[in-house]
Amino acid sequence: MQYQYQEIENKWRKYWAENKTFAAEDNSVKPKYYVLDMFPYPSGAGLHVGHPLGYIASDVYARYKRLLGFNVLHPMGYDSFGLPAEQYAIQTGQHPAITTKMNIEGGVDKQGNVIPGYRNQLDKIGFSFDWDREVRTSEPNYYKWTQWIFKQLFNSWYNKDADKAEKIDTLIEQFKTKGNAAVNAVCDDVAVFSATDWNSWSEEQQQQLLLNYRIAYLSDTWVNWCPALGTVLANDEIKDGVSERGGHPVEQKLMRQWSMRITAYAERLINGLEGLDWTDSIKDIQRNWIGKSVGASVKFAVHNSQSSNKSLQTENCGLKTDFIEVFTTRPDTIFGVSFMVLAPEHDLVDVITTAEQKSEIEAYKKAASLKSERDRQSDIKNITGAFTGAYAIHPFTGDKIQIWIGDYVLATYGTGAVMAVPCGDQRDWDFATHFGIEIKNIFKDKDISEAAYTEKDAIITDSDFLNNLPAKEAIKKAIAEIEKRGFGKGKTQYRLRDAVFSRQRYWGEPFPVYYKGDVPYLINDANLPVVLPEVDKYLPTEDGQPPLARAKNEDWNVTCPGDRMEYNTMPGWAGSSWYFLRYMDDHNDNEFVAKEKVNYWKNVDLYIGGAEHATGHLLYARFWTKFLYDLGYIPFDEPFQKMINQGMIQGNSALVYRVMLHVEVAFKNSSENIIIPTRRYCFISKNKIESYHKLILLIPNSIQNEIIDEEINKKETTINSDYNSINIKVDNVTSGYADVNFLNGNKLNIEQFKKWRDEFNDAYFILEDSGDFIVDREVEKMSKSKYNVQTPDELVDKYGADTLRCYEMFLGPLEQHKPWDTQGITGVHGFLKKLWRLFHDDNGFVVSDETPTQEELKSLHKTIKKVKEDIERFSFNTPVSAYMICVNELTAQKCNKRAILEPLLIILAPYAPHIAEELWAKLGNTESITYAVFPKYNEAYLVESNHKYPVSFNGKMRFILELPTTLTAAEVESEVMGNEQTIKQLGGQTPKKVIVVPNKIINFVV
RNA sequence: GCCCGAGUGGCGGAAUUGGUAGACGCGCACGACUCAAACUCGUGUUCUUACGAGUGCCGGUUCGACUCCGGCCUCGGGUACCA
Repeated sequence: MQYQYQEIENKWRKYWAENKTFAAEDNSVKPKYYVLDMFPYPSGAGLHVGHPLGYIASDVYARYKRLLGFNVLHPMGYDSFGLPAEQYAIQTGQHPAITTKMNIEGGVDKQGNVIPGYRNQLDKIGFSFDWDREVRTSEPNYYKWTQWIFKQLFNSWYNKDADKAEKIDTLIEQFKTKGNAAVNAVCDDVAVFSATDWNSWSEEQQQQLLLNYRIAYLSDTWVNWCPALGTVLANDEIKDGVSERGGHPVEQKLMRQWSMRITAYAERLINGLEGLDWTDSIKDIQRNWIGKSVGASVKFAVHNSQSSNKSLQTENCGLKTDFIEVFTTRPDTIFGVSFMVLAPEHDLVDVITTAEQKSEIEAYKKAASLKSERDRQSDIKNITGAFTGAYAIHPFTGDKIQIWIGDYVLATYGTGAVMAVPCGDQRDWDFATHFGIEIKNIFKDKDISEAAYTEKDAIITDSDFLNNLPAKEAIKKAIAEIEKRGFGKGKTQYRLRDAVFSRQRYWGEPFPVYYKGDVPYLINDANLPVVLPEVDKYLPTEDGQPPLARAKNEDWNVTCPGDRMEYNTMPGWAGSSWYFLRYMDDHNDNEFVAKEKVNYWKNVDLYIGGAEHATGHLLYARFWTKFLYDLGYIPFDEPFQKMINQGMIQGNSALVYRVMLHVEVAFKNSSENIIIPTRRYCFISKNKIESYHKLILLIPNSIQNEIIDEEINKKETTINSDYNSINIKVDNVTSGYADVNFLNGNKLNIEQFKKWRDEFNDAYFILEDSGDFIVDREVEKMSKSKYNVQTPDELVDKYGADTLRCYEMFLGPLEQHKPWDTQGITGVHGFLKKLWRLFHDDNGFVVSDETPTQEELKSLHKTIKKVKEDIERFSFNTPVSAYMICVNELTAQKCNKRAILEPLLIILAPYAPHIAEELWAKLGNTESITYAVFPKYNEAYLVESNHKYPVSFNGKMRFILELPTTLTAAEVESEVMGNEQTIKQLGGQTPKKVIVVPNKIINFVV
């Protein structure tokens, strides 16, 4: 009886859907387990075999946990706002909601392309998702709550004393009664004001001031503007100076934008990593991205400078003058400071530059401003700068030190100014050397004539009170002294910037915001969601406003209480920063998630997805989680406890070698020669390419004759004349792609290939001696343009979902990148057929109730043990071989006993659920195997009476000696010493030492 | 440059705490079944004629190293004047 996988799989898919087999229980006494896949964006291209890799692994784990008695939450949904749908909408005029829906549910698009639909593709693979909990970020009932969370962020500030976010009301209360002097907040630079000041201000002034404190705030910031996409981009959306999507250039632009004060959470985002079970690599990426530096901020007075600009002046050490504030991680080297460098954009540059240096500085500033961010980065070796003519006063020595500007100092980091210590910093050393500035050496016995000494292990010298201290102690002492004398303090600096939160695009969440003048106000909760209005075009307006500016006030579903609605939309990461919470309670109309549900489900136990979200989604989701925790809405402050990053499945492209033949056949009729030129492709099989490569101009006569015959035959029917001559010119050998779906192994199906393109129709093929056409292979990214895309659908049709699931797992460790190769899939399919045959003979189902043998029990129990241990350490590939070994052994033992096969089905069910359900039912079970009990392995069955000792000489195994496991080390030694193979190996020598590890190994040292 | 990760047969990979390197599968070869092919089943398959050698390279620790330590090479990922 044959294994009819299609029939079986359709049957159980239907059963699971009808019975809601995978519905998670909200009020369960069972322990919970939350398994989540990273939120997919439903693209029109659909799934290729790389996408489900992580889903299969998480599904295996979810099913395994159910067998252990856990109440498992395993949901799926769509991150359905995004650029591709919008770009498509711009091209076709079709509303992105329509195309998005089609991408999920399938259909035929405007151009007549069949869209398979994500959901249909996912369903075919037999995932145990609880589909009743599906969410889509672009649905108003979902983004209502994204808007609600935005409102909480707007209505909050970060209290550094409590080290958490608080409601803005607590801040306003303080302003009203005490002003801001005592407020310790993460905020923009705000001048000190009193309660009287505050109370005297207008509503508008108060609102503008509060924006400096809000966690979601509006400000004029330098943003990454991408003209091609018509929107700003966050730092994590830019790779190598161009946009991650599309690779368009990005420029800096000052714009009024929404931002998120994620910097308030910098320290907690670093510290929180420690408790997470993530790879070190992702943790490192996040740590580096946040970029914590510990040091001191120090103020250097500018000599003889009292600018008219009061805001630049500060009072310090009794001096009222202009100060340059710098941040340094090496305050221990302060006596090595021999000059200072400001970024060209620094506010003080114009103030302090002397008349005689003015023109040089102006020229330098201009040159620097013309350089793009990218040029500045790529031009590192070229040292540039200019002297301002001004001097700073060294706070300890009182020495006058030159103030320079240079574009190696970044305006956006720290204070935009550095104290230059050329002996201890390579860039400062390079700068000083280039411009001939003095280099002081403050390191004992270190040579700095060739380069700076950047290690932190030197002893400090020539540094007054820091002399003879090692760097670490000197840093502490220097900070203490700087603080004591009042010109600076210990400080921690982060590289992380606040995240720009608005996008000038249509297909995203509208902000629940309206404006009165320039002041933003929130739409009431009762009026949420603010629904995305219809617009005539998805493009910016003529005067450069975002597409939503095309909607008139009355086009919105809410009445605008002010002058206008917000025209920006939220970025892609808004909806994905909290979606894991919504799955717990996706139908709730009153709350984003009910307290009792989030208290039960808590955070995600296992999160599987790509590593490419390290600095985006994974950082933002952690930020929002911490924020919601601070406000008491959720009981945990990390969203994803354990994460596995699956590797990319690469395509295995098929390359065909080809030359173009220019064939000119001349025909002669009574009066003239008619030359019919044609072009024909000649494809050359892989192993023939070497011989033809050299003979490029000498296509063998036999082939020429064949072509001539073919051409004559063709032409004779159309031209009434005689063949005269033929001339064939041959181009160089090139390679092109063949669609991998035309292959059987590496053999090309020539008929399919010929039909693929009209111009291949009359192509000539040079075959292997065997008569096959063999393609060359190349591993590269899986993509449509390389014709190496393999969809799961085709494989499910050909081998079944169980085979695909097992095979994707069998390919190798989940985390590793690996090329896709369908050749191996037959082996896995064969294994399932073999399993089927354990239960069936030619006449049908045959399972016996006989008592199993020791050998059969051993095969089963070692498999139970291995599978359990492997799944628990997330080694998803190795259980598949364990199943294969078990089935191979049981086949050899001709075992068809229920007592063995029934538990085997349970442990196999996470990987091959359809066949497991079918055989489980055939054994007489009436309930789904999903909630069966994972069998316990019994150590007793695994005990051996004999051990096969490998006998090694100097660590090299030479023969195997089987001895009872009960022997002591001494008994083993005497046994092995008397063995004739030992005597032969020793050849008369006396071993120096014999090592016996009972039931492991024997090793002779000779 | 700096920070991570990885290098094992023709290929994907296995070896969980240092203890038989190459499990399992593919591919390949041979054989059986068949008029034949496909399917299926069986046998073999790291290299070497052998002695032996062998987990990127060099060295170390150990009775014993794919596994631990030091130095290097190659590939992949991150980051890039971050003071």
